Amino acid sequence: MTILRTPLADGSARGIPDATVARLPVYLRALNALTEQGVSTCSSNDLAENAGVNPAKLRKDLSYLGSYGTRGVGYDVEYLRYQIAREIGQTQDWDVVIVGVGNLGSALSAYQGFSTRGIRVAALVDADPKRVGTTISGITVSSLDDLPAIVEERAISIGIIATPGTAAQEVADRLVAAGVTSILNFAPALVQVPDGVDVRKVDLSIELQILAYHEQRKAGNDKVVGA
Amino acid sequence: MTILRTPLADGSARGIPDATVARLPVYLRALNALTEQGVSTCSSNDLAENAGVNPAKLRKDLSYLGSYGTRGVGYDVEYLRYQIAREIGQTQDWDVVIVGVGNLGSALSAYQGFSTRGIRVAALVDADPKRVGTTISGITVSSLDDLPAIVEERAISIGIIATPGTAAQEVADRLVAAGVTSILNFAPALVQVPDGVDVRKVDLSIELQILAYHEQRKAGNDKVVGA
DNA sequence: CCTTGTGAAGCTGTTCACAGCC
DNA sequence: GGCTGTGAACAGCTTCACAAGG
Repeated sequence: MTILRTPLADGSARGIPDATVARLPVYLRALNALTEQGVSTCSSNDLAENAGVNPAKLRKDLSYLGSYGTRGVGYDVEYLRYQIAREIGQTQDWDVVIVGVGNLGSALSAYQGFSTRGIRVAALVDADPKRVGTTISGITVSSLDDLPAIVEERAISIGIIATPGTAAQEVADRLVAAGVTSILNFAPALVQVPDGVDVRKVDLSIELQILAYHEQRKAGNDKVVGA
Repeated sequence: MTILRTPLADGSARGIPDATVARLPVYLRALNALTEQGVSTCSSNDLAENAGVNPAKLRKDLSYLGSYGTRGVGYDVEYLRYQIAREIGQTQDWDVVIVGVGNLGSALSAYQGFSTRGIRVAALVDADPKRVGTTISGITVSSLDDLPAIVEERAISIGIIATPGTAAQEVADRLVAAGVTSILNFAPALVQVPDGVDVRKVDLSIELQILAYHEQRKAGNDKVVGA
């Protein structure tokens, strides 16, 4: 649950706020879009608009990385893209393992958006013997028991939990035991992990429940947004 | 992108912070778990532990809804569950429409976690004529052109975008035109909507990119967590 | 005694507004 | 003149610590 901001005990003062880290991939995408449009230089206004954020926030975010812009001119799209990519580790590909190849796990294994963002689904794993050995998105499903071997062999540090909630904790334990140090949890359950392991949670139901809350409020009040 | 906090121009002072709203479904799930364990009363400590939050935060969150606990005793699980459910509109079911029945849309349509949380996938829609008419998870896929009719007939106010990024804005426009006022966007693209429409975004790649950033930092520093 | 409910303090993140530089 | 980079003000969220009350 707690994403630790590594304090960097040594001198190299580099504590990028979590909120900023979460937006850097968005900026990267916006820069890629600009490149495709043939734009080679952009202002913080241009980029902010493409990314859907306030220009001041964008500039502040970028200031945590360094001074990569030119006053009076703006940012060089390609140069900035490279700097952000380097900062968030996108100059290399990251191999991930997906645990659970039900509907969601299968969909994730086929997700096109990963490959263009430096994420490579390197292995699929399932506890169900009936699924082990089948091929999904061109990858043969392995047994959960083979997790340690797979993680070590492919140097995987990121695991995705796409199992039912009841299996989530056990899967998390096994991932950690196998050497995984970052987990993306899609299961609707809380997972406990030791210090040094990051967990992020994506809860599909909760997102909809939040929208439902706002819908209910809209229905309750006549006017929604005061002009 | 901006989730508006409805200001409630009238007297009924009820401005629940966004951060709290996002946690209420988590508390609901924790309460359900406690009920299944046969627990009928719990302290803020018990519940907070089950929900993975700090007890003080839990109490403050609940205080926005009212005073539903008993000092010296704790909370009645069933009573609190009902109060939260009522607050976030979980006493009724919400019909949603999913646009795009590729891998992700199909997986979502089959997702078990929705039904138990008051979300009902009422309709599936796709722009591809080859998919229209097929049946997925027991629902016949309709044409994108039928969206207005479907939304009106089933009184749908929440739509899910599960298309490629390139189609997202057009789909959002059509959803809004059809009368949808809340959108959950899984496409890796920014969508613009008029005031009064809520959009939440779930970006699968970005979650992994954030984890990759932290992984990179761990690899860079020897010690991760200073004891 | 116990646990809730809550002012107050502290922290993180956002926005403003302008100095600095091209 | 224009745009970046940033201190400072602001807003929102979290945590503390304790009064209130069963």
